[in-house]
Amino acid sequence: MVDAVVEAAARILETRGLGGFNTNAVAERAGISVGSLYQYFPSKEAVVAALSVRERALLAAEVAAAAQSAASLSLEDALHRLAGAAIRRQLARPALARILDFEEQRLALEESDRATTRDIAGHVVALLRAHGAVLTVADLEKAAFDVIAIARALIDAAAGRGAVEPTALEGRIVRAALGYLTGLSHGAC
Amino acid sequence: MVDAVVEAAARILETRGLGGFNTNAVAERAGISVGSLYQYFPSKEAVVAALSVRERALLAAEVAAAAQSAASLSLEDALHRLAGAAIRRQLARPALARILDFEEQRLALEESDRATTRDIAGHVVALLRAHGAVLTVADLEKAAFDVIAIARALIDAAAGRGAVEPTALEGRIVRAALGYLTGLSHGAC
DNA sequence: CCATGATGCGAGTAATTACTCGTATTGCCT
DNA sequence: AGGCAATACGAGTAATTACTCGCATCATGG
Repeated sequence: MVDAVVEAAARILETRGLGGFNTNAVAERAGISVGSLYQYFPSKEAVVAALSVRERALLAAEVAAAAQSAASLSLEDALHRLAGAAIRRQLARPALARILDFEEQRLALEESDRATTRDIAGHVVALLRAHGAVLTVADLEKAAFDVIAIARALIDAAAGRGAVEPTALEGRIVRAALGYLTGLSHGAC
Repeated sequence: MVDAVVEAAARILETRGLGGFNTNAVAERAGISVGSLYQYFPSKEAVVAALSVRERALLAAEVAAAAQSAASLSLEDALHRLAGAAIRRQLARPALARILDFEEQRLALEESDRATTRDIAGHVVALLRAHGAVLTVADLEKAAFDVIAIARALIDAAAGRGAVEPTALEGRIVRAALGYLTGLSHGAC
């Protein structure tokens, strides 16, 4: 029931956007009444928050698996795995990902959600620490968040252009991330 | 009068966000009546669109100046100029920039606005063409949009973290952009 | 000082919508 | 079957808000 509402919310956000998102529409889409919806969620915001948690958890799982499989790889190969995970997730429902990225900042995030965010960043930080020798950045946490932001931006841009070739997109993300992480501020190669 | 409304809209968006943005609040903030507002703008959306045009034109001007001054520089130095321009603009009103980035996609953009967007990208494309020899990317237009997306993402991320050191941020953007533009897909340096 | 057109005003209207609550239905235990 | 608690229902309510329109005010020319 909760799941049905959350999925209905996702569909409404995808098709009608933030402006067309309302609880009546969500309840109808979920095949239940508004009254029932409010038995499971205290407010409209809570529905969006639950959806945010769900999507973030899916990303965290995919990233965790990628990090696991990338433990003994080079930095570049490891970044490829992570980029692939992010692409699979964000490209599965690009419109939804974009809206949630925008809203998440404003939502009163529960601790559980914030912990998931830390989880995702934590995997990236661990990977960076493992390859610390080749990095030209000092603050690994900041670098992790920035790399995630770069990946999101490039996936968004690709999705906005239409048809996406995931392998090429993966390469673009890795190149940008490697430049960020290992590039020299001033000087040739 | 038009300018007062547009600036009031900017302030409301910054302080109350998309959800708290309504024409009554904008009119009050602008020091005029709702009726007067609707003499100058046909709809609420038109106010946001006008604001979007204004902000985009400011960015275009700054980018044009930067591109001008970077005409004879190396790719890296030219990217520094462009990044600096983007940072000055987007960091001046980060919350506003973020909201407009999100809304612009959805807005029925007038031709004038779309032309400005093409202008900005055009400057980047021209710069890339001038340094085509060192690039490892083929599609310059796509690359330009992607580099812009990277810059936006890193500026947003920095703004979200709080206090920003513009010079360091500029360096991060340039490193990521250079990696994207000149990095090799597989292989060391 | 008046006439007239343009500009400004803001209470009002109709539509939307988050959320409630009294009633109906269901499922379970004896 | 009967009683009862839990769940589901959806019409209704109060608040918000995009936009209108009849009136007031102002500016200009004679």
